Amino acid sequence: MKQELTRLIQQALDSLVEQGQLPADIQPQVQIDRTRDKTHGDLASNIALTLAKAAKQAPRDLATLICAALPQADLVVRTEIAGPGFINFFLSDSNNQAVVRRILDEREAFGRNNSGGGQKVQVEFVSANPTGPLHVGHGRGAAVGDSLCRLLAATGWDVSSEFYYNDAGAQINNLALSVQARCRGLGPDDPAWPQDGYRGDYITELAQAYQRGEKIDAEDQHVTACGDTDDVEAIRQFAVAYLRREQDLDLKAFGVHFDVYFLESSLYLSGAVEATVQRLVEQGHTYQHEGAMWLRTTDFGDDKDRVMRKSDGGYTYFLPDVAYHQNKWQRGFQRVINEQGADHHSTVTRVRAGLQALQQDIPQGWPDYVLHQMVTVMRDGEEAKLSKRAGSYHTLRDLIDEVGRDATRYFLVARAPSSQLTFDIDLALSQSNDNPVYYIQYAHARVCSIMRKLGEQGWSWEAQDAMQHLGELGDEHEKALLRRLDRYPEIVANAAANNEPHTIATYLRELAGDFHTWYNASKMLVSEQPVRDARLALSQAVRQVIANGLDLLGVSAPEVM
RNA sequence: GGGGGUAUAGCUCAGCUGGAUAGAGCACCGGCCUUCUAAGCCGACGGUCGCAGGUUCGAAUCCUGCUACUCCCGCCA
Repeated sequence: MKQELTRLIQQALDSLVEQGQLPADIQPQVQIDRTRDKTHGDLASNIALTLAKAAKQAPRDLATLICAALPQADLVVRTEIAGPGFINFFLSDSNNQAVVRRILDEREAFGRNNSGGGQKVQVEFVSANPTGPLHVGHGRGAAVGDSLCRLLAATGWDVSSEFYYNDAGAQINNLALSVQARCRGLGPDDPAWPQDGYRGDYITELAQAYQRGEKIDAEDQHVTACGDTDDVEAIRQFAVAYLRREQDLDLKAFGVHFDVYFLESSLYLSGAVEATVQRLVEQGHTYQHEGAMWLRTTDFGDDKDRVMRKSDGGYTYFLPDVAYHQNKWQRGFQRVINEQGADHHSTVTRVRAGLQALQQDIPQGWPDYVLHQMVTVMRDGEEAKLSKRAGSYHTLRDLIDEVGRDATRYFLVARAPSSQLTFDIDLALSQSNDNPVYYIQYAHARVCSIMRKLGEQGWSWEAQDAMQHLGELGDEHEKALLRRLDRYPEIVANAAANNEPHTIATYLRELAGDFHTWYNASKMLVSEQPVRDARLALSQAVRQVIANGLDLLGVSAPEVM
């Protein structure tokens, strides 16, 4: 549509140049935008404004000239010059109604595109270490990351979701010691309790399971406890598997799936870390200082150099991070998106710098990062921080159990990741128009309800027949809905291109609003069949788009509420 | 001190990559269920887009400088 109009304007400009009404050396950038206000028509161009100076004419005069020179076209009913010199295009009703046919035709595919062209993309998210249950912050990562995967898949990318974790570092050792202490009947307040041990009640449950000799099957870990309290290594393996399984259950309850679980320890086992060190040394960006080996990350935009090998011979976490991302690159992911909490933002520059130092033609801005800000959980107007089980923070499971999967996912994905999020439990629980999740789902259920009612009335509806009567759609509410539906594919494309799943949530809220308004203003099940057919077609189109959009957010679209 | 993020209605937030009169929801006030689901609708109220400059036909949006809040700044991950 925009292309068509662009072509028309281009032709008009060409003919004006030919007639000498415009200088031959102008370089027009024809831009067509959707209008924000329907009184401005359907589409608008600012071409006269941008060209006014070069053409040495007042914008409105120039707009008049361009309009007069526009070739005839069926889809344009009329044009109008407005404001400082915009050209507004009013498209034909039949053109605007065509979106309904397209939606009912394409169904689940409506809004999808193939801009990814089957290229590989990896989305890494959550990546929680197995030291405890997932908390609300991980939940935000899961909601945003999973929705991103769905968006990318919907736009033609070959998506792989990945969960990276450390199963062998100091934190894990700490975890094993905490479990061992519990096995020995110690509590966090005992003098013999490990320094910085994990204090949550789940450690006790873990210790009991270990002593019972429980068998654990996590997505990527399978361990049977030997029950030996002295065997710290056995405890470590068991604890990792146990907590991974816990997290799996959290993720499953949340409807989030991962294709790959990647262990930090595997980078050591495979020699990847050592190889990365070698490469960095060979490329000459390292130096020794005070017994440690440093990488000159300041050569690549960091504000200070970083230690990569400690004076005790061990590596800092920075190095496996670089090795890990080098591994991603070697796996052929030219696009990688890392979804993380913003408290890790300092690793962004560091990892990119490390990758540049490898000098392996990895693009400078690679990989992409989506960083989400903190989540605060509110209840009764107060911050709800404590979870007894986890010992400190609010767990994702608590939230899902309390407000349900759909509401949890919606609220965690509905805001721009860059803005801090206040999760209002009371709002998420409310079964009223306060609650946007139900507001959107209700619109979907309403359409389903109408269709059920149709049968009860002894009527039927066939898409094919209904398509003949789309001309019946024409009141203001219906036009607003048609406009809104028409935008959906663009919304999806932009959300995927910019890593912004929250825009889908915003859109659905607006679409549902348009629908509810229309529903209250007009009756769908009227006796006059052509009108009824047309309205049901529009309703079905709305239902389809809501279902498609909710799916991108991982939220269900119930038929009955 | 250095860096990231944020600042829009009383509250929670959008704002389609620079467009026309800045939008929703909540809260508050007033209306709408003998008719397809009232988890809904309609109306009213509510703004110096943090402050000051700059860029241009045009700025909430881009640039610079301030201010406030927040996160990070370890040979921890």
